Amino acid sequence: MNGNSFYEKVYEVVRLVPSGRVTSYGAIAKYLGAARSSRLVGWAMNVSHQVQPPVPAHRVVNRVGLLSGKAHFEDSNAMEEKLKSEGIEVLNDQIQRFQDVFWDPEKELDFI
DNA sequence: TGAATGACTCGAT
DNA sequence: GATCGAGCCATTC
Repeated sequence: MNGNSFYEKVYEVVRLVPSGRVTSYGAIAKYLGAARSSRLVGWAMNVSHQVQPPVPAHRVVNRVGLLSGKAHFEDSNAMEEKLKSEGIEVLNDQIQRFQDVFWDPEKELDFI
């Protein structure tokens, strides 16, 4: 596993997500040129716990704004609490106003 | 070496 | 409009 792998890029993009915003696995994958490898982003997040600096994985959700990865956090409520503390409305593991807080790397970073 | 798994996504019914 | 199934690709056993 080299440091400049696909994973490192994923972490870098996730760290770019501003507070109060969230992005999706697919958006990250697409930004990295692997639109059909959204599952790999999930795997990257799985390993992100032992990566430094820490990756704000709580800002990454699936395409519908559901906290699909909350079970992988130390506490199941940690993800929701962190999002709420950043001003994101979360109800039933579902992000409210998802389109409003959604952060698209390609769009925000003015890529392409 | 082959088969199974996964924090996803898209298209079809 | 909601639900079901198949596809994708790296990692693990």
